Amino acid sequence: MAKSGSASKVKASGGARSEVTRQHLVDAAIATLQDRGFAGTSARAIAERAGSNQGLIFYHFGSVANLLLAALDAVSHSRLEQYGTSVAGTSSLTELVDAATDIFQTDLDAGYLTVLVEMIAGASSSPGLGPEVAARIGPWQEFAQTAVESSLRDSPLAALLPAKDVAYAVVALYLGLEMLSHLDGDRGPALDLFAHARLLAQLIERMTATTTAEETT
Amino acid sequence: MAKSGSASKVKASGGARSEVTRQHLVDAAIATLQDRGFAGTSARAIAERAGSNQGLIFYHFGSVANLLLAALDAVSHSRLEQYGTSVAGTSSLTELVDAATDIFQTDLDAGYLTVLVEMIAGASSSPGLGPEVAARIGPWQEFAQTAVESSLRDSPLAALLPAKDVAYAVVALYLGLEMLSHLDGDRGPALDLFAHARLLAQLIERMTATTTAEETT
DNA sequence: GTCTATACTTGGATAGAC
DNA sequence: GTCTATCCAAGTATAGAC
Repeated sequence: MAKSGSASKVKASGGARSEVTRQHLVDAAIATLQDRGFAGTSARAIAERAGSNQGLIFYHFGSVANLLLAALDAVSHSRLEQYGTSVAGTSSLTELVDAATDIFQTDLDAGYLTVLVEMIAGASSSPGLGPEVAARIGPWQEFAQTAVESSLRDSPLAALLPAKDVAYAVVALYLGLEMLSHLDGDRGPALDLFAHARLLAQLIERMTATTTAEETT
Repeated sequence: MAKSGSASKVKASGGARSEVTRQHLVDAAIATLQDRGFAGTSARAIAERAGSNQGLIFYHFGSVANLLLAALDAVSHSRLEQYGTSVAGTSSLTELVDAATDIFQTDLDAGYLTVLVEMIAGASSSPGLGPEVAARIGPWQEFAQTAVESSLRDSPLAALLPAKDVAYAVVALYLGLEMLSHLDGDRGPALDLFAHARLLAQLIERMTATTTAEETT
């Protein structure tokens, strides 16, 4: 349905030029959420960073809220994709914790989690934003659940701790650690925690091995 | 009793009338943070709820940010006091989890944690707000650390998990659970988690008892 | 179709009324 | 000392220019 040469993309505003502008605005929205927070991410603040006129936000996205959701989409997709490849290479609980540590460090340093936290906390400020944000956080919980399931599959803990509940806690912890680390400007305590989680993972694996050995005896 | 002579009090403490107005504004700020979020908590929104003129906020508190900090102070003090009495009555890990469950449920239903989350997330929007908020979250971590220490004192887990790190995680988890529950409008998953934590606490206590018995044999 | 200039609303803060 | 009327900056959104 490409009309003329310039209109090959799917969006209502379909030109290549439009796509570039949209991308600039999304990038600027992410950056602004990261260092000004939700309340500081106004159309003017975003546009200034993008080097665009603020009116473009309403032309391309209809509202600031829609642009912010597009920004959340971009971060969410890009991170979940990365998570998938990182976790695919793990086969034990300890390796999963190692992968999670790397992921968390990157998320923290690059401010990806900040975008999530600001959007979740900011959702209550804007009518109708809540469900939209929730729909974009859902995949994070699904991903966490899958990762937890495959790592606890052979563990006796699986009976005691449903993967869904553990995944919910993992995502909550992730968000909470971002909040505290960001607030203090110190990622040290959070990383210490991952180090301890690794030790705990090793302990659990040893216990599991022992249990299995006893059962097969 | 409207005015006893010409009021002789200074601005900050003021007369009884001033104190009433301040309290109304603090209460309204808390309520507004809870259902409009940080970004929606403007001087006008607060004043409307308090039944006051918005200029009063600047007269009594100097700025909206200062009023919000006073609101955070009020919530923080009142909750930590409650936590203290609740946890004082516990002597085992299981009882601690029970107390935490009650506390969490109240926090969630009454929106106390919402105030914390909104202030933490909103802190990045306002220059200089971060350290002020951090100073008011610190006591929460100290409280959590004390509670964790007294409950893990006799446990072999204490060597593996420093109370400070566990407390950091507990506070982070608390905040994260509030965010997710609030976003979904469903506290069910979070409460399920507490139920599982209780089972885990019982398991740990049984393991600890066994270990102790073996050691004394 | 894409973008800019402009309209109108809301927000923070204060000068001045009581 | 306490509160209100008013000011101006910043916000969203659109009408109209290119």
